[in-house]
Amino acid sequence: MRTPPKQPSLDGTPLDDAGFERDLARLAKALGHPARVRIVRFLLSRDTCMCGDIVEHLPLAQSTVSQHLKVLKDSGLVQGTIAGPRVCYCVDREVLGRFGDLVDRLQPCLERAPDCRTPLDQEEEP
Amino acid sequence: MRTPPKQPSLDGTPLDDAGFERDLARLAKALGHPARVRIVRFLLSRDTCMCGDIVEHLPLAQSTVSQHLKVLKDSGLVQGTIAGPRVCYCVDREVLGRFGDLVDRLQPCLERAPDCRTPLDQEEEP
DNA sequence: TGCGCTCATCGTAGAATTGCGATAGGATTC
DNA sequence: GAATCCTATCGCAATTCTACGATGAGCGCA
Repeated sequence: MRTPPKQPSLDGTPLDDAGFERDLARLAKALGHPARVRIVRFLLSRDTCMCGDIVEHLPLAQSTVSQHLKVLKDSGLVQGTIAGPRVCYCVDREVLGRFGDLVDRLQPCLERAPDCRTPLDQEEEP
Repeated sequence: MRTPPKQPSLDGTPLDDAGFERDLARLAKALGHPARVRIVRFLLSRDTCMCGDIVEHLPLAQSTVSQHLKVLKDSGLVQGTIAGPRVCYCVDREVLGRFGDLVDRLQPCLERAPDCRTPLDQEEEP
């Protein structure tokens, strides 16, 4: 239960419903491919995280891995810093944690908590 | 019916890891569209969950909503039961909980716990 | 300077996704 | 049976995704 009442969205603005859905969908989409989940797990399991290591670890071409890394970078889940001739990739643990929070904010509905009555209802019952 | 993709790639890893990555990616992909996040939230916020309500709630055509529901059904996140002339949709809370667990199993790495040393390392350090 | 290494990007092809209208199927009601 | 309502599916077009090889850009080193 690490869900505070108010949680800023990825860009810092308050989390309205549209923002919630957009952010959750964006991060979920970034993780919506087994290769990208594998990359994230691989990065989390190591401290050294050079692109070459990932390419060796996956049965994919270097260009394909680079493209998956670009998707992860665009989503904010992964950051890449230039280190000489190489690029050191790391998971942005804050963004990953925020993703967990977004999923958790879906979860309270598992208990049918009254919290689940979002403003969506207003649009249905004006 | 379409043939199941059954990705041949990402082999050479223990079945646990491959299953983890496949399941997490599949569920994340299902939630990787704002409309589907919206549908899931809407279903969780109401006890009555007929398809028509969802169509009215979303700015999308009925056929498009039905297609999104099919994606959610295929992922297991949503179940649909025929109720007379209508179909009552509900979120499978167990599957949603499992999704949260899968994300949480990614999270311990936030603390750099030794748990994060998965068998991935063995392939890199023989 | 020139070479080699590392990674990003381009171009391309095939597959998948997204959205819609039109239509078919199934159940209820008259 | 006929009419009606609700939902799934089909067909289509536009877009995006995925994967690859080839090429280019940037850095370090001889």
